[in-house]
Amino acid sequence: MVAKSFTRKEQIISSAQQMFRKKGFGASSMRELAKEVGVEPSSLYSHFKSKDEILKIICFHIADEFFEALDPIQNSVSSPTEKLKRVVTEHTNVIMKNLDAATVFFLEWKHLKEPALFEFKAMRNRYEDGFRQIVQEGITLCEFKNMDIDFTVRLIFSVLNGVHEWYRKSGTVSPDEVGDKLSHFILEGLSVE
Amino acid sequence: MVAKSFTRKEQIISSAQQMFRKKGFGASSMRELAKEVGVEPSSLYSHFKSKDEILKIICFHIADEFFEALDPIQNSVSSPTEKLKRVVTEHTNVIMKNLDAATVFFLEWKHLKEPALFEFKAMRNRYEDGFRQIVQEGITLCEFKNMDIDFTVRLIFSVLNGVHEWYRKSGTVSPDEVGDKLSHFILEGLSVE
DNA sequence: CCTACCGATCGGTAGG
DNA sequence: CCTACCGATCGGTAGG
Repeated sequence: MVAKSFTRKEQIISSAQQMFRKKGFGASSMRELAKEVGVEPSSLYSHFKSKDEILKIICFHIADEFFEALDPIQNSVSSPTEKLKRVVTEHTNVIMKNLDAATVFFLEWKHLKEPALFEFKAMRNRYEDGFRQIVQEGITLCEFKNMDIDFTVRLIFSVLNGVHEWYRKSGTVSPDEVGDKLSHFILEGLSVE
Repeated sequence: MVAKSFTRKEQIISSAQQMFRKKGFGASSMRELAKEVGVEPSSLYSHFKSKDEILKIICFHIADEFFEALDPIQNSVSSPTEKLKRVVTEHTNVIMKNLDAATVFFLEWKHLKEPALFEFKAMRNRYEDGFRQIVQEGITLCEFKNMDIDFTVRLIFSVLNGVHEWYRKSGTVSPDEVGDKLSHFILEGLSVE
């Protein structure tokens, strides 16, 4: 087994993900980030133009991962129920595999500066559209209850995106189980029968 | 109808709630807050000892509201299903009636300084215990599926606490409807049958 | 990747 | 509630 070697740039991003998650973007400083990495503060600027650029890279990397998970499912021929199960599992896997970055994605995106902020919102909207399509299809085929689609998708995302708040890698539940349980809750709820 | 008059202290807290929500605690400055209120920055310190104290007041005020909603339900004699419906409605009402403050509560509590931070976590845990009791009771009485209690409560809170992210006072859904729909989703899920 | 440094802004205090 | 001000820290740049 060959040990993976990290470039300095990757080291900085990795440390930034941890720090932005733990302290928030606004309360994180380039000086402290530099100390964490083991270089002088000004050296960070030979890898990144600004603090904002680091946030941008983190957020858009996670966005890419979400789309890579969604795309093949959208283009598949399964039933809406099957599609939903798969996309729930894949989406939560992205979160669980990138806990630091995903948490930054969910909590710190609003600090993105303006060209990036607009682009971010547009991407997020496109992603949510994928979920809306699946829900719409499920309603049309009478697999899902006839609820308001926007509302339904918001509830689904509440459940999915809450994962970053409670999931710990050391926990007793395996990542595979988490996806199954979330799907089951979303589809069947809490009540018996 | 008599117009409600606000003390300066209340004005400051109200502005702080909006600002902390919009920009985050770390990116909000006392200078900007003072400008918003219409006083000199140093004048804020005759009402509050520190920026941290303002955050503390906001977070613990909302915590009080949540407990005031939970207590009478916990001590009532309804079925677990009824209790859950009521607590879901009350909890989401607290969020919807205090959108700015509730958002700060959910997103910025981690910036509380240490004696307050510890106290905050303890309160939150007590509150979650109330939910755990209801779920436990529901499982015992065979009204709820026999799922892991901690996991179930986390999913419930994911749905409830997601409300602050999408609810807008200008929306088409009335606050009363929101509670009903959330309860229904939590209890019955998305699937038909 | 470092040394040296910039102007701006921060939370907060003294004293009235 | 204001004037005046503190030391600390911020993101970032010049130049090598």
